[in-house]
Amino acid sequence: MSLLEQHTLERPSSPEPFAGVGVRMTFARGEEIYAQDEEADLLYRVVSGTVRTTRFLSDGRRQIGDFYFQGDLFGVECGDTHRFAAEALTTCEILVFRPGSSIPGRDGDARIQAALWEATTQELERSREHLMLLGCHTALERVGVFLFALARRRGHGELAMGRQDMADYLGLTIETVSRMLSQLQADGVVQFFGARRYRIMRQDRLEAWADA
Amino acid sequence: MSLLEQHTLERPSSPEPFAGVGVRMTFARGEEIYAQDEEADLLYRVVSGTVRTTRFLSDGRRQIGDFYFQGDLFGVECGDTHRFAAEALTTCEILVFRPGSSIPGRDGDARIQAALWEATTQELERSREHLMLLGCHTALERVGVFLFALARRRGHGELAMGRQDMADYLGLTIETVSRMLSQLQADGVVQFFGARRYRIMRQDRLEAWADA
DNA sequence: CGACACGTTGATTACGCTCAAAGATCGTGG
DNA sequence: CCACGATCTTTGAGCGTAATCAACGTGTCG
Repeated sequence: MSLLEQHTLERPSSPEPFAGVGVRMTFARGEEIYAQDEEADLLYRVVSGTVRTTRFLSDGRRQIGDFYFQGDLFGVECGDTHRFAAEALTTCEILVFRPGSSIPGRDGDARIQAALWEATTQELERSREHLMLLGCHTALERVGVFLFALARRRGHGELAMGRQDMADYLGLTIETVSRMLSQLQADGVVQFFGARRYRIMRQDRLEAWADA
Repeated sequence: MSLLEQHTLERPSSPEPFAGVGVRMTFARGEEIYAQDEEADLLYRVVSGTVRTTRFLSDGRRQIGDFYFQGDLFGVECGDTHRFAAEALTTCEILVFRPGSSIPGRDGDARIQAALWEATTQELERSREHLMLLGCHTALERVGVFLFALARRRGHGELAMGRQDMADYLGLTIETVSRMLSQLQADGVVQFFGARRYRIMRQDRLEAWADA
């Protein structure tokens, strides 16, 4: 595996089900962790940093599948290739391991199986939430709910991604994202400090959009 | 469980990993199998008929999560409630069972665990494909790719769902779906026989839209 | 045959995209 | 330390795609 040779290798030291499992690797900002259509025989866990998964259409349109933060597992596929590529959004430490016999239904480490199951159903849930956003919501709602969900998931209001990544996640253009951010701020729903730090001011409204 | 009392109960007779598991129930067209926000402690398998999962926003907007056909497992959730409701699109026979100890990572029937894992990763994959459709495609492409994917999945060109269901799956209105269907036919991409039977005429074009 | 749900088509509107340019922000080197 | 350039973000003007509102077909079943 040539990837393994290009990167810093360290013995893993993370706690919990992943102690002693896999290899820790460091990826620079913008670097590819795995490519679209690459063989999917490994699993990945974010030790630090932020990861995005992306898929390109041949004409250049891009969709972001999801963002992954500290502790998240990613790289789970149905078939034998990755439908989305994974890239380091910031400098990342990633724990890479072979699922091998840990796929549910076979025998293997039960704690890893359980973690994998948990990660997969959570991802399915986020994917469905993402679907609601794209299928039923206006541009303003998409941006607002995105900020809200992210703040809730991370515990703070700091965007690890730029406008283009938000746009490609939300099925909008950067201009529209920017306009909606301005409008949300003008409406007093959020307050921004610079382009990437923000604070939710009217949680009630955003919750109503996300839907109770 | 009141549901069980309202329906025909039969001893299951399906083959494979589900032999001898759960209870078979019949649902009429339009009937609810489980409700949005209902407790999620059961799993479901389509024996015959077609099922859709739907979620409503409080203002009436609706998103269809997915359609399920013969042999498909559905009802898998991350938390303890169903985020989407499930409804019989046609008359359906559904095998209902308690996952109980069959959740991966615990011990239980390994064949059911494997089937559950398979179903969940497949659903995740379809969900990501659905996301691509909503995030990156025009109305014409959405409708075209939908027809193509459905024909490929089912092995024939018959729509189990009406225009409203297609629209709510694709994030469009029924009028737009109807117009796009007319245009696809005018362009010679598909041919319709009545409102629900069709034939793909230009697979190459649809594959290009779905993306190679 | 008539009634009702479902589907199609037309006219107009509006939301988000495109094209364009100006304004921030950040890293780099003089 | 500030100037410079590159990149990212915001804002504006005009356009196009899909939504809305409305009317007209079509198919299905009592």
